[in-house]
Amino acid sequence: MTVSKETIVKASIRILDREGVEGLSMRTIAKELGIKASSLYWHFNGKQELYGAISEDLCLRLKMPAESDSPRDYLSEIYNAYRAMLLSVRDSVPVLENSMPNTPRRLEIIRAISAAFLIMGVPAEKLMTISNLFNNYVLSFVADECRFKNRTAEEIREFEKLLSPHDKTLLRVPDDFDGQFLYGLQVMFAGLEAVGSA
Amino acid sequence: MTVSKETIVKASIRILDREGVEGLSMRTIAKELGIKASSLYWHFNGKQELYGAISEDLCLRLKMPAESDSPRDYLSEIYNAYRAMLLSVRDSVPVLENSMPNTPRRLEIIRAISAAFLIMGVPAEKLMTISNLFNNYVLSFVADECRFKNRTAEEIREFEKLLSPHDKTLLRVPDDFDGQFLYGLQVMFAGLEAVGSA
DNA sequence: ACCTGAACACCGTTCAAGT
DNA sequence: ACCTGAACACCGTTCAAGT
Repeated sequence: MTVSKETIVKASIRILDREGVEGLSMRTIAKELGIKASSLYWHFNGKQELYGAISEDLCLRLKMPAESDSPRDYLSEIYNAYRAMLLSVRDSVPVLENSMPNTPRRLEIIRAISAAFLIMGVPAEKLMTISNLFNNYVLSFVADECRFKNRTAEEIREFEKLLSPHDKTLLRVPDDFDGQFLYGLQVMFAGLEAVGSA
Repeated sequence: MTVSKETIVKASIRILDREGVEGLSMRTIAKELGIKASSLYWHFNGKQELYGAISEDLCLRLKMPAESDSPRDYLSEIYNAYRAMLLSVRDSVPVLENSMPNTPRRLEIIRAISAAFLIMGVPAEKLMTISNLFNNYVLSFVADECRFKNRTAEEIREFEKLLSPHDKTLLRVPDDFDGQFLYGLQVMFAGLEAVGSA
């Protein structure tokens, strides 16, 4: 049996889940497939292109919500599905961040989001800024969420040593990530409405 | 003459400005200083710690604004100074992103920002989420800004080939980054006020 | 069409040894 | 106190050669 773009991407995602992005190298991917690293270059032009294919595969798992009367509800559902997808594969965030959204599914998602923001009244010249704002929010939130969840007890102690008692009440990390995520979205949507109607 | 943490950090920033983060390795830093890579480990425990020191140095350049009656104005000034600082050194964003904010200046900035958000009425349990939201906004905005500014003509053509005419009007990249940056801040502040007073 | 072998030019890090 | 030499265990990528 011979490998394909498909099997390479699936093998990459298995490694990602098992060892994280640090463990994802052309050599480990090849080993997972029983071939040599140099063979991968027949299928992909480089690591960047492979990252693009992995990202596309991840985005295909993102269940797009049914159309809705309310663009805000529609967008909320997309971003919740987006976060769920990111949380479902270890270190998906750095992979997404290091690839270009130039594949069909990713363009489809961008189009759907853009259309919804336009309906919400976001002016065309602000569209890019707003969709980047929301997109970066989701990516950064999940990145932070994973960082916090994976802190070792050692790291926590190390960090808390630097904080005054007053700091600690200030910098408390909330544990209801779902609620915090929704709150951030709410703030941004409310801001959009407030500024749009000004 | 012998090197010090100080001179190592300065040399690193020179390399960053000249070659970007891709060109910043323990070996290139050592070469810049006329020593060997292994010597750097006497001064820093590893690359992560060096990144922390570079980030601290960058944050020391950030001119903190004078106290203000309006926490919103105060925060706006901080975030504008933050962006200006990030733009002043090539690839500062990935360095900041890959280091922990556990140094004096960075903690000072976090405290000042937290205090201002509290005065604005952000509830304590949302503080972390909100300050992360704003912090990630600035980092991501500047990262995107630099990506756009450094696109080669080749890359632009390559990407535009994939877009329909309709897409192009949608995904137009605005060129007034200052205005777009302010707009995003405005949206988030407005959202904070709207949600806070709800 | 698909894969290998061998090489190139790099990485971060460790550690005994030097001065 | 500060630095070197040499090694270890890796990277991404290229390309002539194999089947």
